[in-house]
Amino acid sequence: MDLTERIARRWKRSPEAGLVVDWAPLNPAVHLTDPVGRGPVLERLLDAFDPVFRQRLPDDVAVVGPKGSGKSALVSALFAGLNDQVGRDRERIRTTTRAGSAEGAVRFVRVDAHRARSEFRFLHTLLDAVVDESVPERGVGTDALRDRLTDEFGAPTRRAVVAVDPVTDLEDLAVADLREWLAPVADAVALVPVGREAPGEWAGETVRVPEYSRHALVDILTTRAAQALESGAFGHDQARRIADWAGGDAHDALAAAFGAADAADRADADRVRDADVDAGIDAVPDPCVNFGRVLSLPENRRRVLAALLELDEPSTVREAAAGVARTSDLTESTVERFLYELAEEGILERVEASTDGGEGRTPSRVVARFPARVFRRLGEEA
DNA sequence: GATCCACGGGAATACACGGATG
DNA sequence: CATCCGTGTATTCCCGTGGATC
Repeated sequence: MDLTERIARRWKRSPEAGLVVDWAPLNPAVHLTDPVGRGPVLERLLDAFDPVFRQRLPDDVAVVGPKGSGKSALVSALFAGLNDQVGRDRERIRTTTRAGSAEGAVRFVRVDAHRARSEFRFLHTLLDAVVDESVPERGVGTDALRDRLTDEFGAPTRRAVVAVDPVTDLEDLAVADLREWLAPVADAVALVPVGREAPGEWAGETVRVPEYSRHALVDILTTRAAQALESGAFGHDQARRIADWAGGDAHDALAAAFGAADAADRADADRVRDADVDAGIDAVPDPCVNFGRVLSLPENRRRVLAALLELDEPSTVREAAAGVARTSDLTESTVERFLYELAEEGILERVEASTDGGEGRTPSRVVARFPARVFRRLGEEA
């Protein structure tokens, strides 16, 4: 957010607009363009990517760090910045050479692994990021995409650094798959897997992103809260309280702060009170899945989750499915399957339902493993 | 006509429990 | 007593169909 925007925002704000000016800065899935206090790691990454500044492709490098340490934020910001610089460079070349080819320029692409689980999807996102024209989503086979990709990275020296975020060993999207998918263009692409730990047999370099210090976390919270809320609405003590609770996890801390603001706003308070902080913290499950993962779910799954949150404590999966199906155009059996799938992905968790002596296998019920207040509020705002 | 994918249905498998069996 | 079996559910897995797009 630049200065003009900030001023405009204040200017058009009505006197009784309420506590919250803009939810986005407190959204744990939103990354600021300029990460706070990450100088050393950024330098390490820039070192790794250094060949780019000499028109060469860097080596593969894994970016690893604990949950909520800002890996994604870092990579997003860095890639945006690099593309900006290198892109400007490319423009300059384009205008000075008649051919107008992107000779030598290296592109930085970040692929959201959640949205790119199949080879087709992966190649599609990659291609889409690299070429100007739109890439067909249907009616064209994976083979065709592969050929197209090979062409793009063929004759002229087009090259790219591709970050895939997140890559976990446990996930079905393994580095082996990525390598296979990238095989046709292996010479023109550097792979940057982002995850908690380096992939199984990772031979390349690894850059570790350390957990945020308590101090840094307080900084982040106050900075973001200042952008999101009326001035003075969020106290320093409250930021400290949330930071202590979150233990270095920026994602969970922001989710809690968001929840606190939500609670205060719903109560028509003119500032966040301690009770709101409690409510905010309470609404973040432990463990809590990355909110970005929830956002990147297909629309219909998100609708199911939204409907699920509105239900009154359904005591079994089946009951929950029935309840959701009533407010949806999906069949009960489909909803039920979705619920199981979401539980399998860790977005919901199945817990044993109270056994009331029924026959057969004992049922389970599902509980949210994502920050419900954030999800609900953003659903309302949308 | 070809392609990818979401739906939806349903088959296959896993599990819990009580009762029968060796 | 340990094991197996039958029954009723829960859960997982698979695949045909059809929509949307090229």
